[in-house]
Order: sequence, then C-alpha cells, then structure tokens
Amino acid sequence: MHNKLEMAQDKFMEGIGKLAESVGVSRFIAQLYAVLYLSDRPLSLDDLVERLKASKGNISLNIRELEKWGGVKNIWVKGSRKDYYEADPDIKKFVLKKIRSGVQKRIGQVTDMMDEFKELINSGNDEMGDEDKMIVKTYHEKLKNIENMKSLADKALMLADKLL
Amino acid sequence: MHNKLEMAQDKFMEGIGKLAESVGVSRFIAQLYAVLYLSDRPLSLDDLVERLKASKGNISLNIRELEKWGGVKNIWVKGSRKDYYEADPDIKKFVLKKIRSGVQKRIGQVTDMMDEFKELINSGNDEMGDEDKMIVKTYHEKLKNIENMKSLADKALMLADKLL
DNA sequence: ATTATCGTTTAGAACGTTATAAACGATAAT
DNA sequence: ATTATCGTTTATAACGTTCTAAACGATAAT
Repeated sequence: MHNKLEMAQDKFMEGIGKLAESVGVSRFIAQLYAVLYLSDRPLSLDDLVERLKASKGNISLNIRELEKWGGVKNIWVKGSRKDYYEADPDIKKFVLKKIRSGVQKRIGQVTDMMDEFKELINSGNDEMGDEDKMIVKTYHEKLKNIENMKSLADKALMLADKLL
Repeated sequence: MHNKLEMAQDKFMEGIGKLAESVGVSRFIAQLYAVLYLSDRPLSLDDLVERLKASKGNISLNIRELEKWGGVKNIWVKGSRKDYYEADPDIKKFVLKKIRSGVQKRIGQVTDMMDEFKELINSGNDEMGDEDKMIVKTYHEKLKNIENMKSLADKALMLADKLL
C-alpha cells in the first residue's frame, strides 16, 4: 500500500522527526508518537513494525520510553492478546511537560556545577598569590551572570506554566 | 600547572559542556566559550590547545563556528602574528540569540512540513474512498493542534525578546 | 630567497549511539 | 503437555559524528 495518505503520513513523520532531533529529542520516539497521533485507532507492536519498518525490539524499547514520558498509553483491546498503544491527543500538554522537565533538570545541573565551582575557588585562599586572588574576584562577578540566567530560566518556566 | 583555579575552571567547563550537550549544542564549542569566558585575557589558538588538550585543527574549526554565532570575537594583539579570541561577556544575550534563531528555524521547518502535508492530503480527493475521506477530515483537525502549538511558540519568542 | 610560524583543510581513526536479529521467557491456545 | 504467539532482552553490527594527525598554503621573519 502506497497511497497518498501514507505518503502524507510519511511526510509528517519526517518533519516531526527532524524537529525532535534538532531539539535533542530522540527522532525515533518522536516518529513513534507521530504515527500513533495520526492513527484513528490504537496500534499494536506489529502494526508499528509494519508502519515504521523497524525491528520489534527497537520499537518495544522506545515505546516504553515514550510511555514513561506520558505521550502514549497502553490500551486493552477485547479479544486480542496484543498490546495496543494510543497517543495522548493533547500534544501541547505532552510536549510542554517534556520541555518543562528538561529545563528543570538543567537548572539543577547548573546549580550543582556552580556550587562545586564556588567551593573550589573559595577553598584554597591561603596558598594563593595576589594575582590568583584577583582572578577569583572576577570569577565571582561572572558567576553572578550565570545566576541571572538561571533566574531568567526560572521565570520562563513560570510563564510556560501559565500557558499550559 | 594544576592548581585549585584550574580545577575550578575544569569543573566549570564540564558543567557547561554537559548543559550544552543536553540542549543539542556542541559540547566542545560550549567549552571553548567557557574557557574564553573565564579568561581574563584574550587567548590564542595555542593557548586553547594547551588548555583544552585538543588538536589545533579541531579548535580552529570550532572556534570559527563559535565566531559565527557571535559568541566570540577576534582580537588583534600588538606585536603578535597570532589570532586571539575573546568571549562576548554578555552570556545572556549570546545564549538567547542562539536559542531564538534555533526556535525560529524550527518554526519554519514545521510550517514547511505542514504545507506539504496539506498538499498531499488534499491533492488526491478524487481517487479516495469514503473511509479515506473521513481520515482526511480528522487530519485537518489534528493540524489545527499543530497550528496552535506554532502560534504558542511564536508568542514565547516575543516574550523572550522582551526579556532580552 | 629561505626558513619559521601561523591557521586551515582533509583523510582516516576513534567513539558513542542506536538499530538489528536472534534467543529468551511468559502466557495463551490447542 | 505441546505448540504458537507475544513482548523483552542482549550481543553484535551499522551508523553518523567528532577528533586527530599530517599535509598544506599563506604570511612574516631572517
């Protein structure tokens, strides 16, 4: 089967895949979501194998990841032993949630890094020469800039919450 | 030289590198920026080779990329044939600019994809069965969702501009 | 004019990531 | 009880990306 609709779907998947990749999200998982999102019925693992032309193992692995993200849920279909999956139709919610958790994690990482950094530049004050002490001074100023960015990200996060 | 300050710098670079990687930006370029950002003087290619323990070629390549982004600029130092580089001290501006152009590019990509998608699902109406026509109908609704997200991204972009 | 010092380019190596295929365990059908 | 149908796991293969080392061209010094 290679009709217009399937071509359209493929185009959609291609676009979503590229988009996802460019923002650091797995291309494959995004495409998995795309197929399910466009489908008018829940799809089984085998359906997805057929549609994405990928191995069963690969799909099994990635769809469970997608499930963790809350982008898809398992559906029970009467009279079938197979697992069926259905996309969460609210893309906006799902995507923003993903972005949100990503940003939050990163803010945490930066915080940790800065703490370690401060620790290091403050710990060895005794054995430092005057020149080094000057440098430390400039470091503290530079850290302020990072702090500013961090709080900017925090604000952005709050704004995003309102949009959601 | 392996004093406390250098350890602190390394910690900083490590953090910045990880952060960059997680948002789809080259780890190495980010670290390049970090070194220059922390430095109290412009650094030459050889300085960077020494500091980052990377090959000259690699640094040459990536620093020009960083230059394109506007994160760093070439400095002329009296009496030296070398190229020296200095980080743009306004991290916020530099980072937001990068994010901004990224988001904008992606919005464009999504727009293109949607156009092609629409084109395809509208073109073959004649040879379609009733069932396919129904599916096309649901596709149009789903596209609306994407449109919504796109305009959301646009709004976010405008907000970001105000923060800048 | 010759040599030394730069930055750039490029072919190939190293690396991490992701996909595959095959084996496996579990459950349901016969 | 045996066989068939699933989804999962894992060792290996394929892939793209990034790094290096070496060759190179250009410019400045001698």
